[in-house]
Amino acid sequence: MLTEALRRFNRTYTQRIGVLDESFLGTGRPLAVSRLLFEVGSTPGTSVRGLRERLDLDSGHLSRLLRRLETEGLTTTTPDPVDRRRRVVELTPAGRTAYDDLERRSEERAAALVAPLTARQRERLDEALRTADLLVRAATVRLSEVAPDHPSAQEATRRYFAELDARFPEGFDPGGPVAPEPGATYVVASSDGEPVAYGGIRPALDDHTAEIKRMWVHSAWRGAGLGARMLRHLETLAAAQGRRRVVLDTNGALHEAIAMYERSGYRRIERYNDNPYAEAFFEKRL
Amino acid sequence: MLTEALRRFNRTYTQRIGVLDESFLGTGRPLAVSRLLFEVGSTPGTSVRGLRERLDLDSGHLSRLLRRLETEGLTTTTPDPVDRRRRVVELTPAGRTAYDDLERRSEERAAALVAPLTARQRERLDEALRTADLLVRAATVRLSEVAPDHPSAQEATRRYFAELDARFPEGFDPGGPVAPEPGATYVVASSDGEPVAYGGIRPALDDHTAEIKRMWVHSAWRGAGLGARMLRHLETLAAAQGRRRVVLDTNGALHEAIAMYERSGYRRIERYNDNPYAEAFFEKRL
DNA sequence: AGCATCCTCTGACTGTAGTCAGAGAATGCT
DNA sequence: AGCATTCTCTGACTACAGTCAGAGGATGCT
Repeated sequence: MLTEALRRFNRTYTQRIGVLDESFLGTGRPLAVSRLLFEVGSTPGTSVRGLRERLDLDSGHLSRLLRRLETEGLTTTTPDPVDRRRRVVELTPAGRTAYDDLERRSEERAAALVAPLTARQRERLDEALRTADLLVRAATVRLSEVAPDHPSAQEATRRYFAELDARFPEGFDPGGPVAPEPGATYVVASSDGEPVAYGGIRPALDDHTAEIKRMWVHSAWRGAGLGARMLRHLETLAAAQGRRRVVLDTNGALHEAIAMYERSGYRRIERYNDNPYAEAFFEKRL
Repeated sequence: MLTEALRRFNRTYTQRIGVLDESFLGTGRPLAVSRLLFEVGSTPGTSVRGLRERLDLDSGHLSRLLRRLETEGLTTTTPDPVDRRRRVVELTPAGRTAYDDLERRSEERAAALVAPLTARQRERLDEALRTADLLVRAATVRLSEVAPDHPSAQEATRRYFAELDARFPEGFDPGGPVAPEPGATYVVASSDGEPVAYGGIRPALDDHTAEIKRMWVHSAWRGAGLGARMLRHLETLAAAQGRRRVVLDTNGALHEAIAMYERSGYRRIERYNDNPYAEAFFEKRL
């Protein structure tokens, strides 16, 4: 039973590995302050707001923690020239030293933990942790509808076009700014604020058909089932809009995508548009 | 790099799974109190001392947490009839209900976390977590020298003899209480207070030789490299005592043990004692 | 029987984490 | 230009976690 394995591991974790956080102790700083220092050090040029979101802290609490780092001479906080309400946090040289110290402690702690294992065991552990990491991250991805001009959507679209350009033998040119599509709905899957998958539907052909557009999965996240999940999500949305059929087009170079459509119950159909990049056409009845 | 995978997972964990602990929140009780309730519920008849060790709490702190559970009517604390300095903590019926509630919350949380995964992905995650769990537990096993009459040593010896009796075609009879062995050193590997591997060395044959005795690994822990690790540890101890050679005898039925000795650089030698159960004899130069 | 030790508990603290309300500056919108 | 909104910060708290010293009963050892 998976939940049992998860809960058992949770226990092992808090007793054994969780102690990794303890590497942040013994620095004379409270845990929260160390965590903040670590976060500032690993995301240079971050704003107070960004920190608040990533660490999920109360604004007053965070402000005080920042003041503490500042009086220790580890960080500087200056107004963001772009939007002077925001303030940007940076490490001072002393802060960099303190950050490196945290890095070192964390690394040493991790190394000490696995030191008793043989080379073979380390490989197995490495493999197991990477798998668990990917799957847990994939499970906790959040799907949300976004406007096409939302920063995440823009970023995802940019990456999608770049991928097409790299993979099509003839390259890909979106041909100028993307025209607004009335009635279209776009969905972005994000993890830690980063877009990791994207896709949308728009009305097409007739009143009971929707077309799936711009299906994209971040290259580091392939094999985690995100594509299929996004597809299911879009189908549900289309059904909720009263569509009884979805169609899509794609390029022959995108083998995994085509395989995924087939696994997900899509059937090949005849060309239904004049998209010069499209070579394969699919439909699915909902 | 394993430490990288470990540290990355650590991050994912604290942000995602770590939230399992949050299932203990929303009960109107502080986290520490819930954790204590959970511990009391999962180890019936435990003493205050046992709780203190397992949860690694200050005695004053723990005492106050226990008082809190008691005034809530969830536990009773009564003197241990065997040793009236100790006190034994038990759940009341109301406490059992509260414990079941924690169990349910924890289970629901775990189920919700993995809900977005497909069956195939769940299997992979299950497998990965079990592997990681075994290896992390194996890595954090603690080796310590013990007197042969130490409870852990007794328990390990009992299990060792039981195993021999089960595996030898002719059975095994230790022949009365074990005689004290002058100069012998025994080591127990324990995890969560349970013995998981055992072994010892004693002077033998001549001044520069030690004999390895009673090598045992808990059946649930085989394949985690504990035997080889115990062996290395014993060899180091022998070398520190000025021995230049270790010898050991074993029975032909113990295939994995024999394979391990060979992998660890042991060579077969002639019979060097009259142990009726021994069929194979090994030595290793240190 | 006497003394060291063990076990649990209370008292008296300190520091950390986190919440909530609201002030004041900067910005966006119409 | 005016007004709502955003962002960060301070003040004022509350609860929680954890430490240390020491009291007092129970036990083990010789």
